[in-house]
Amino acid sequence: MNWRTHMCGEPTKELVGEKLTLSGWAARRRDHGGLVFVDLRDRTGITQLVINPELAAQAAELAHQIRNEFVLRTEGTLVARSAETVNENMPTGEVELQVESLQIVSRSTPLPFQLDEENVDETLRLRYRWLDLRRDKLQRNIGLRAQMVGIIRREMEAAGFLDIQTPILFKPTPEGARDFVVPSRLQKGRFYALPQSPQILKQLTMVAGFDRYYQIAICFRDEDLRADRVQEITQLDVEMSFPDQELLYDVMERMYARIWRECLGIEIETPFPRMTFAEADRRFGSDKPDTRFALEIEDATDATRESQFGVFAAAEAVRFLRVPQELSRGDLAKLEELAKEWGAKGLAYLVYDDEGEVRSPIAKFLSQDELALFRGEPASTVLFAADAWPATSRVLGALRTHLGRELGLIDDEVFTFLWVYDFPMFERDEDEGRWTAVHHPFTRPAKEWEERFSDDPEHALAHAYDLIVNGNELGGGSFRIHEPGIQAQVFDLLGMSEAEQRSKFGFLLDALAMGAPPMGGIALGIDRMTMVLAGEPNLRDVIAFPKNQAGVDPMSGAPSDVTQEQLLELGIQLVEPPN
RNA sequence: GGGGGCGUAGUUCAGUUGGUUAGAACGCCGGCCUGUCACGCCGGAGGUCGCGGGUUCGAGUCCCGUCGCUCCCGCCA
Repeated sequence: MNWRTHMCGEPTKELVGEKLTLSGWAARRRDHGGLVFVDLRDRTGITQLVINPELAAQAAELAHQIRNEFVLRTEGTLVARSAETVNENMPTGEVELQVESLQIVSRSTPLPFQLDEENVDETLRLRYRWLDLRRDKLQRNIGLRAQMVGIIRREMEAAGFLDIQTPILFKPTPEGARDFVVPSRLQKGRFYALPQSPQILKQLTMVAGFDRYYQIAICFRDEDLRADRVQEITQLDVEMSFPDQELLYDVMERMYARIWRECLGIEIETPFPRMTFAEADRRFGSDKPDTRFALEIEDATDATRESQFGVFAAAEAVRFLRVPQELSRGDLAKLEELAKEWGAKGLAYLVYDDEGEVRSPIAKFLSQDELALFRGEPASTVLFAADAWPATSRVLGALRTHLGRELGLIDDEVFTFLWVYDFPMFERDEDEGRWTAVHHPFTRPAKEWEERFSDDPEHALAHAYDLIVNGNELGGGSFRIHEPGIQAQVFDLLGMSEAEQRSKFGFLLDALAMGAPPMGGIALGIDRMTMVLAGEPNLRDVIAFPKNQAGVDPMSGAPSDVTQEQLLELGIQLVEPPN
C-alpha cells in the first residue's frame, strides 16, 4: 500500500489493524534506549513510526544511523492511539505504525538549513532547491499549479481546442522585449531567438485551418527581473478562427470558475464584469485596477482652472483621492516620496481631523468653492495629483494600490475578475519619437477605427482585452489583422520600411495573402495565475526551479562558461573573455 | 542604467554612545532516558562579523570602495 495515495487527509481509522508497507521521507529520531521513534512527514497522515524493542539489535544500529532526514521503507501494523489508550498528549484519532521491519533506503547528511525555518536566505534555498521543494508551502504551490494546468487542458480540449506545439528555436522579434539569442552552428554567424510568444505561429495555425489552437507555451524575455517577473514564463496561449468574443470570454470564465472551485473550493461569479480602458483609467488610474476596494479617483480639473493655487491652475489635469484616514505628517512624507518615485513633482494634500478641521499647506490658496468640493469626512485625507493626465493616472493609481494594502482595505479572501477592453492601439515612444503598438503589431483596430486608425493613431482603439484579477494582469488578447493591406498599414505607422517588413515578417504577410480567416485569441500567464491562486507574492515560489534576480541559477550555476572549442564551432569570438 | 534595504556560528537572529574572551535559539557531536510527538536532562565542538582600504590607543559597530542577495524605478510589443 502506498502512503501517498492512502494515507493523506483524514486519519484512517478503518485501516487500523491492517498491515502496511510505507515508504517516504522521515525526519528526526528520538531514541530511548532500544526504542526508536520516527516522525514521518505530516502529509502522510501517519504521526509516527514506533520501532519495537524486539528489533533491538537493528534498533541500536538505527539509533545511530537515523539522523536528519532519510528515506525509509517499513512494514508494520497500523494502530490508532487515543488519549484514553496511551496518554493525554496524544490527540484522539492520530495514527501510528507499529513497525515490524524497517529498512533505511537512503540517508541524509546534515541539512544546510532546517526545513521548518521560515525565513531562510533565498539564495541558500535556491541552491538546495530539492530540499526547499520538500517544504509544505512549495509542495502545495507546485501541486496547485499542476492541478490548475490539468483543468486548463481538460477545459480547452472540451471546448474543441487542439494542442499544437510551436518551435522554441525561432526568429528574433523586432518589436517588444529583448530576445534571448541562440547561435547556430550549422549557419555560422546567424542566430535563432527564443520566442517571446508564439504569436505569429499561432496565427499561422489559423491560416492553416486548425480552427481552434491552444498550447501551454514557454515564452522568453531577456529583461530585468522582479518579484513578479522572470525570464521564462509559461502561458496558456489560445487562438481561434472566426472568433466570437462572447464565446472566448465564456470559455475562459468557465475555465477560471472551475479552477477556483476545484483548487480552492471558491465559487467565483460569472460572467466577469467588463470595463473599458478609459473607464479604468478614469476611476482607478490603472489599466489593471484592483476592484476589491472602492477608493476611486475624482477629477477636479474644471473646478481648478481658475485656482489661486498656481500648481492647480497650470496643470493639464487635477485629480484626487479621498483617503478614509487622517494621515500623519510622517505618512504623508512617505507617500510624497513614493509619488515622486512614480513621477510626481510633489504631493498636495488636505488633512481633516476628527472635528473635520482642515490642515494643509495649500488650504490658504484654495477658494471656498474648491474647499467645498474637496471637503472630506472627519478623519480623512485628500491627496492630489496635478500634472498631465497620464501622469496623474500613474501617480494616483499607484497611490491607490499602495493605500489599499497599507490601510487594510483589501479582503484577501475575495477574488475580483475583470475584463478591461477598448485599449488604445498605439502609444508614443517619446525617446524614439515614433508610435509603438500597445498590445502587439498584429492587433486589429476596433471596428469603428478600421478605416481611419492611421489618420488618428493617438486616439485609435484596438480590439484588445486584458483579464485582471485583484489588480494583477493575468494576460490579454486581441482580434488579429487578417488582411495583408491593414497589416502593412500598421507596420508603416510603426515606422517599418517595406524592406524591413519583408525581411522580418515576409512569411506572415505571404500567409495573410493566401486566404487568412478572421482570428483572435488570448494568452494568460500560468505563473501569475498560480501566484494569485496560492496567494503567493513571490513568483519564484510557484516555479519548481527558478533563477534569482540576476538570472543566475544558484543550484547549477547557470549561465556558465563554454569552452573555446564550442565558441570556435559556433564562429563566435568573445570581445572580452570572462574573468 | 538608477535608488532603497540586507550581509555576524550550519540556520534564524541579538550585539548599547566604538571598549576585555562576539551571544541566544535551533541544528550538529558525545552521554543518559522504554510512550515520545517542538521530547527531556548533562556535556561539547563550531565565527576571516561578505571582501578590501581608511579613521582610532582600540572597529562587528564610524567612513570610503567593492562583491553578493533582495525590493523598487527604468525596461518588460
